[in-house]
Amino acid sequence: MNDLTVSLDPASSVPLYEQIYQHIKKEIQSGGLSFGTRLPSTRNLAGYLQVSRTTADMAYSQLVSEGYIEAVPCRGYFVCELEGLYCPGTESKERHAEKKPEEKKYRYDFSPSGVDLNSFPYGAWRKLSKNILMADNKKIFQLGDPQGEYALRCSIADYLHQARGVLAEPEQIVVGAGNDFLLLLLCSMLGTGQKIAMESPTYRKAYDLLGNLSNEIRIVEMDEAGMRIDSLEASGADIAYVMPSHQFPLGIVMPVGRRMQLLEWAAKSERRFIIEDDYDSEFRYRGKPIPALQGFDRSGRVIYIGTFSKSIAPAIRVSYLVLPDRLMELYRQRGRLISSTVSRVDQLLIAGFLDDGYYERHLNKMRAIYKSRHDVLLEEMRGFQGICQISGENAGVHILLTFKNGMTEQEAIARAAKEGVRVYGLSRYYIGMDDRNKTSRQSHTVILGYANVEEAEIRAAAGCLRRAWS
Amino acid sequence: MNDLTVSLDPASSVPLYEQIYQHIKKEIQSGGLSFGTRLPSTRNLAGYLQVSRTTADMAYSQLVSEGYIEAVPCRGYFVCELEGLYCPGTESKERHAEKKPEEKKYRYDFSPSGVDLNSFPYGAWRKLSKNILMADNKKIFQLGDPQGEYALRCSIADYLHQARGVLAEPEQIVVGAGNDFLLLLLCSMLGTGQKIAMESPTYRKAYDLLGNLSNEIRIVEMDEAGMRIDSLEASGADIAYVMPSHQFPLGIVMPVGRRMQLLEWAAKSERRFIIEDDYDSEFRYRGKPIPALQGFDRSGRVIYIGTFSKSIAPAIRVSYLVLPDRLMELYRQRGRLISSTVSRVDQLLIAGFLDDGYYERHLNKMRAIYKSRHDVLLEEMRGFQGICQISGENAGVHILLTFKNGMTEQEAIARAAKEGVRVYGLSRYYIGMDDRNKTSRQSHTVILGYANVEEAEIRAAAGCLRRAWS
DNA sequence: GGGTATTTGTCCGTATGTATG
DNA sequence: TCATACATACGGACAAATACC
Repeated sequence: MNDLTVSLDPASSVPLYEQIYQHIKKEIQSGGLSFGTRLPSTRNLAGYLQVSRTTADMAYSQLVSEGYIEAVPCRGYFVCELEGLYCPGTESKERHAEKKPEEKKYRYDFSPSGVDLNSFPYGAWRKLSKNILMADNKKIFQLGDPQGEYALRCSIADYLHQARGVLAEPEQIVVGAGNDFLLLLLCSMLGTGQKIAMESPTYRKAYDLLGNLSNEIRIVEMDEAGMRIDSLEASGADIAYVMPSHQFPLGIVMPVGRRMQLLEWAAKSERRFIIEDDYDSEFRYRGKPIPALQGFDRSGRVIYIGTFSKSIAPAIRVSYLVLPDRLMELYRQRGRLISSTVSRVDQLLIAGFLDDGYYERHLNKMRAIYKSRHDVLLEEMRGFQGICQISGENAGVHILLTFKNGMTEQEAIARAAKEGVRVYGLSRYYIGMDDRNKTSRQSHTVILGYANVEEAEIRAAAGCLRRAWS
Repeated sequence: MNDLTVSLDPASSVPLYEQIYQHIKKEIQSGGLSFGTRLPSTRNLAGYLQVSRTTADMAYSQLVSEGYIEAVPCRGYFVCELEGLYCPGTESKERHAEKKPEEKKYRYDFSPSGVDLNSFPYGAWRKLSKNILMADNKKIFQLGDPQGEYALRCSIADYLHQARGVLAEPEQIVVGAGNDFLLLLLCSMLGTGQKIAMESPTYRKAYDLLGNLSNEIRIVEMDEAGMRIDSLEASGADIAYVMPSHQFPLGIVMPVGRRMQLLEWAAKSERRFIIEDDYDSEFRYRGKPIPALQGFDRSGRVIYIGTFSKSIAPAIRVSYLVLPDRLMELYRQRGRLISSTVSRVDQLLIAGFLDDGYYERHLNKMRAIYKSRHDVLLEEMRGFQGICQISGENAGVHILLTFKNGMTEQEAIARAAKEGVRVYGLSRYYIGMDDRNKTSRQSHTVILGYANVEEAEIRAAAGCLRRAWS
């Protein structure tokens, strides 16, 4: 495809198809597109420009009718000869001062927090939003339930039951604006000074958050099955923060045996609870999905926390807690003091998104996309097997590379950066100051998140990384 | 060919390709089509179903994109493994029983937290919402600034400067999902165990919230000018929670002299801060609006908190803090850990609402409406001057009636209820257990909020109240 | 066993119906 | 009513795999 980097302005008064038409006409007149050149198909152009095919059609038809291009059925559109065409001088219009896009230092960015938004069902989202704003106006602008819209809680309960094996009544579910807020809410319910066990490395934000809220964080050792129970027991903690489905950042999936031990630990004291952060559970590529810890819990010790930020879009600030019965009284006393932090419109929107099957489709679609990228990345990384080891590749949207040739994390990052590829170090996720933790893994491992890197980009980036690291 | 005896309905509103897609998906989920099975070619299927090949194509590509089947060029479509796919049960989803809306026992409800939504500019809101969802899709679904969209903070800064005399740079403003959340955030920033001075009566929710967050609440005496400085000084508190523009529920407007004393108090120690809840400041009916306390603050001790919940609609969960410089460092360390709790769509929506002048128009409209109701209510209440005294009538959207004839709050409420009118007692807003506070005012005063009662209703309700209380 | 006809996924331009303002 | 834009549906052209003579 040629230089069809049209910058369309949907808000402009000049129609979309006109903008496209003008741009291509100029390209042809200036010689950027020469005789015989095949233009992108209407489908391609529409997909690339994020407009309807008809819009691309209209632009092309206008060019056809003016003799700039020719339509060959089943083959494509081709640029005509300009002979005899009246081409008014392309007055050298001064380009407006180009908005400086923040300089992209990196060609490829393997951010572990990336999310692909190209496949987001914008149309469905708009439609749902519109429908909600059209009907029931009065109601949705009145204050809603602090716990969240009942309809949404029902939808979440159904989803969690079917997809995650979580047993939850809508009455146990608390909807809130993001995991961060829900953790804050939880802490304000449980009171300060809790002794919370966390793994290292772990989800840094949760650590900073929980730690800042006057809790005592006890770092617990982990092995290949996740948090070690003996170390947990020894830590004296009452609350264990874990990610059994897919530990971040190591990607460990806690096996069933360890899960049972963890639940046994919790059942030993009235004060003990498990915070199950079901981060990234939606995406796994091997074997059957393991139901959430919460589904095995018989003694009401698991506080389940899930979010739509990763599975729908980061800006969707909707997360949910599933509280065990024994915490519901506490929630009613303290938690309900805080009015719902999610607008009713958004809540009903997501309820509709779930109920109408859009979420199912979107999840499966994203899983397919991420799996392709996952497979491509693993295939490309196979070339590195001599110098590094791959781990965390069974689930989630990132993998870990641990260098066996002594290359440090910083060096790997720096060398990749020189080739235009951004990778991330593992060490930033280690918590606590314990120097014994400075293992080789910590200082020789990088993270590659592939959620927002397309397959072709992955292949290209892999080439860069080969140059960088060999 | 398997059991693909689809019965297509060309007249249905659901598209042909969708019908085919749904049917095959169910067939795969139920096991009727198992892993590896080859599906009929698009031509065969199209011929069999008497539809175009493109239609069959579209059905198949959707199944491919969601990972149900795989396309092998020149060979056919094959069913994939279902592992990891989210397949909601095909069984008819048991709808959770909808919660019964509580029956309306009252003909007229003078709720102090009422808001009139009849004049809400639904059209403008929809239009803004649509425009935001149309343009810039990719951007607004990415994670935004934890502090809030810069555009919105600018809009708020402008508004606060012009309307409230608040001096704030956008950098000092923190946007969050409701006052409750912002108070929670503030507490988590300041740390637990703060000694906070509050008035009695006060905004109950703030008391419960601050009290539950392991703070020590010191109850401070008040006079007709609001919080008494000597009592505040004696309380030993470091933080004073006040509502200078319009104290809830008493409706006291703090005069300038007292404001200065309050600021002087705060300036005496590095640890002291004032939380200025500018609740209801938008609505006042007599005299010039007094600028916010924050505008007089020269020593950076005022934490200003405002909201759109009251002035736009209760379900609009958007509030904002204006932090003094000395707290910004603390915010950057701790507060920014929590991602924005308001969706970017909503933030940009409100920014547009402010920038395009809708907010100004809406405020003026509502002020006019509320003032009419206020005047009507006062006029009607003149008939009660023998038995009760009116107060708090200079601002806000409620007034207080204190009975001089010995009638207790409970009795007044009960007698009004018998006539179908709901009024509210003042005593619920008194905090602390101090029996000396059980003054006559406390136990003989009712609140009448008129925001959500139309003029005609006010007149009618006044008649009922006359019958009830005479 | 090698050439040819057929089948297949894929891509193409096109036409029509339908919301929206 | 008209312009714009999108969703749906149609049938032909092509290259590669496959089946058949």
